Amino acid sequence: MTQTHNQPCAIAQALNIFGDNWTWLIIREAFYGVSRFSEFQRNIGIAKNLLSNRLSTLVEQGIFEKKNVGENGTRYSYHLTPKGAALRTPLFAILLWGNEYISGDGNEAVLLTERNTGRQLTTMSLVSESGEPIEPNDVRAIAGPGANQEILDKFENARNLKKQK
Amino acid sequence: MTQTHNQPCAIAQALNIFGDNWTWLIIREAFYGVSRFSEFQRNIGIAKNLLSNRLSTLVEQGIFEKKNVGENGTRYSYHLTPKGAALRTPLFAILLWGNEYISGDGNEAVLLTERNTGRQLTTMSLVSESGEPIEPNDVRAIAGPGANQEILDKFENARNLKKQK
DNA sequence: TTTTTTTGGTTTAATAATGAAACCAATATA
DNA sequence: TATATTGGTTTCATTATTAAACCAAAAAAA
Repeated sequence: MTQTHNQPCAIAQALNIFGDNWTWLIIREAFYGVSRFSEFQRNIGIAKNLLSNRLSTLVEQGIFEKKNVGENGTRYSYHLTPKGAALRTPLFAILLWGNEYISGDGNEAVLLTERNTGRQLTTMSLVSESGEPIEPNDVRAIAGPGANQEILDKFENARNLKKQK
Repeated sequence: MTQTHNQPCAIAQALNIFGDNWTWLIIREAFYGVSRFSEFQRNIGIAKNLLSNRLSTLVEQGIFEKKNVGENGTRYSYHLTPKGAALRTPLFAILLWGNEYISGDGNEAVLLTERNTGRQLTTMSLVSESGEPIEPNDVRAIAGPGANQEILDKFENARNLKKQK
């Protein structure tokens, strides 16, 4: 990666990990059950040195766990940690968006379904503590405890803009 | 972008648009109400030539709409289209993941809250047609109508692996 | 047991992308 | 009328990516 973001915003931080052309595909393959270097490489067509780099940083970041398999040799497996498995949500969100706005209805390469009923799942939503879906319009982003001055200003500013309207 | 993915999977397709260090930050700023070139540039610290490139492709992709503002001059605004606004879901999913696994509880720079109650929102979920949240374990990815042989094989293979267990 | 193949990389060299700075024309603002 | 701002483009040095060659250890095949 060519420049690292040092904003405290979690999006910027996440981009330091995922802000490239390959990492999400590696994660995707992991969800499909891929765990070996050569399998990742074949399935996504990434150059070996890049895959090597990416996997190292993903291991560093605690997203993959690297294990020795096969006695005490040079064979390894890469598995998602809980932190990595939690990427299921953003990954699915991207998939659903792409299905709707890029592939289009009837052209989706991969669908999400409910296991029991087999029904297709097409929407994702924030849910309240009591388990109710929240409409996008009912969601507000606010500065959190880790905000810096820039973020505080930004939300202050956003509030003022709304007031004026 | 250095290589475009030509897999039919929506994740790969989406990476052709978002698979870089900056694009999600541009989208983020748009959600915060930013619409002008110079504002994007200041807020995220991106080089002007890169911002120019990125905005062009986002306009091409139908994610931003570019409008003339200020009589008939060289002043423009960039606003999210419905396709762009729908990126709210993946963006929030990434934010929540980052808040939980990078920032950590009590260090979040930006929080999502329910507008009426002010309560913090920390989880996102697939919802069924009837509006009920679906547990991750109850979700299954399957090949869709737009799948190619590679994807068909992959899911066939995943099914066989499960059978063996 | 020997040979061949697979695995999981590293190294190298060419090409492409990025980043920072300089530049610029049209328009707003003072 | 003079100055500043906007929304870029151009240039050039630095960094990242790609493809290919190479390699040692281990596994599989002969």
